[in-house]
Amino acid sequence: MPELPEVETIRRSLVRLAGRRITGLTILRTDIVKKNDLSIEHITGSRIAEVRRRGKYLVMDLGAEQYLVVHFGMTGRLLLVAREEPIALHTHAVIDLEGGCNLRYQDPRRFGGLSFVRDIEKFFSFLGPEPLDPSFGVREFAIRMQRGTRQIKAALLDQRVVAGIGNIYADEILFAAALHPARRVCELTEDEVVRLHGAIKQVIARAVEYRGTTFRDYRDGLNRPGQFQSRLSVYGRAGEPCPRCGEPVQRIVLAGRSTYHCATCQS
DNA sequence: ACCACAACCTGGCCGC
DNA sequence: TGCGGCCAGGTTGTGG
Repeated sequence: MPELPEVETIRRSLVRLAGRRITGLTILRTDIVKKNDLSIEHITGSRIAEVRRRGKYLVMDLGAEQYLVVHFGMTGRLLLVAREEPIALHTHAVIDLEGGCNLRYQDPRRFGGLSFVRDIEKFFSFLGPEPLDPSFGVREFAIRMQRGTRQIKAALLDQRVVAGIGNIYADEILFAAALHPARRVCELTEDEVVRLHGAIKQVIARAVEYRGTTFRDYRDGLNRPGQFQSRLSVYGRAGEPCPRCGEPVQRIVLAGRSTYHCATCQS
């Protein structure tokens, strides 16, 4: 579910938790714990020093080289609620916070989960650069992205190339760059790579401004939907007119995923 | 080493 | 109303 803009919006909705102490942790379903380098006793009593994000991962710095990392899969939510709130269906973890609030992880499909991590550098070592980081340069992007012969769509979804792009924004980025998603990475011209790099930064930044896309399940930490769904150019718009040329938007399947594009504008 | 594809889950929607 | 089929913001393992 959440891609970079959604996770960034969740992060912003939860920065207020910095400084708050964790007074309890209940795991209701153990299979959502992906990695566990820490003990529950260690986490209980620790203080949230900072709420960060890396790619599609939310990171709570608990101090003393301890981190709680959340990945939302397709349907994960992390909601800040009053302790008295009834436990919703598919709630798999409850974090008690000082002051009477709960942070609750719910995830019907259970593709996401929590990791309790010591070595955060190592944990994220596989990830590509942050697209919104000023150091995200076109040269390094070209080297990572143009390795191999696969289609551009598949390369954009590869978190080792750039961190945080998923199915919605891959399609939006390719539309913005006027590139056909089935093009092979090794055949792109220098000019096209520059265009793609620019489109990544522009589309992701704009989606963050609009607080992400709520297509069906996504909510931020305070249960608020995003606003970017109304600004999508092609994703989910099969048959509707292309905003640039008016020809109907096509849906095809690429890299095993629904892929929306304009066959006239994107080549 | 690379790449395509199935598998992991549950729920919602559509057509019969 | 009920059931089958298809679809879904992601990642990982398998086999070619």
